Amino acid sequence: MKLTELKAIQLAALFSALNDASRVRIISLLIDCEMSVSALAEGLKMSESAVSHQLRGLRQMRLVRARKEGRQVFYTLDDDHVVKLYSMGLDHVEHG
Amino acid sequence: MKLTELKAIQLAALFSALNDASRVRIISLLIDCEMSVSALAEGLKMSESAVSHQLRGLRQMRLVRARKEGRQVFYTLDDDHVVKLYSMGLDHVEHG
DNA sequence: TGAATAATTGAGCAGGTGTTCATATATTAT
DNA sequence: ATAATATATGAACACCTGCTCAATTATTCA
Repeated sequence: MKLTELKAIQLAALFSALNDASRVRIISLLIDCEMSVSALAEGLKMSESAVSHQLRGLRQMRLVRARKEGRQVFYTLDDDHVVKLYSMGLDHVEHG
Repeated sequence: MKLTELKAIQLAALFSALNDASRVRIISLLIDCEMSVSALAEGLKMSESAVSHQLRGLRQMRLVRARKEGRQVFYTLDDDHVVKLYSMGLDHVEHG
């Protein structure tokens, strides 16, 4: 299966969305429900700044969508395709 | 879906296997057929050293298997699960 | 044996990534 | 207005990655 360099880069970028444990955990929490930055930070035991930085990246990749309500910002998954990748990957890790 | 830190790390590691354009292209070639290091290097227009370094990583992740024949080493995919991830990702990149 | 070929390996380096820390912005409450 | 809260942002830093280059190993051929 020959692959153009462009598609290889796009494919690599897609998988890069899930190649960090912090991002994987963020995605895993957002699968269940919408969450604010501070709720994510608490659930993941990460600083709000670190979470915010990661969310920024996920936002730029269009994997996550932000909804502002008062001074909180709630995040949800924007791309269900990534959830499928996540599930397939988890399945592989769990029953190998 | 709560995720332990260990599983998050394992999941991230799995996706890290495909988060680089060179590796994606290596996988894409190996989907079709077994290939030697030099054939891969030529097909990808990469140095044999660079290809070999990447293959080492893929080997350590058990995604690729080596078979020695004379002074050549032929590589094949060892893990069909990764092919599924690859295909699903490619599908996403190609049609929406 | 020595030369040539195929692949591997280690060092070194440039570029990228994820965190912390400090600061800035936006919104709400007093 | 000021203070407090929620998030975002930029700089700095440590760590990781993927490449090149040089050297090494293993195999074949003359």
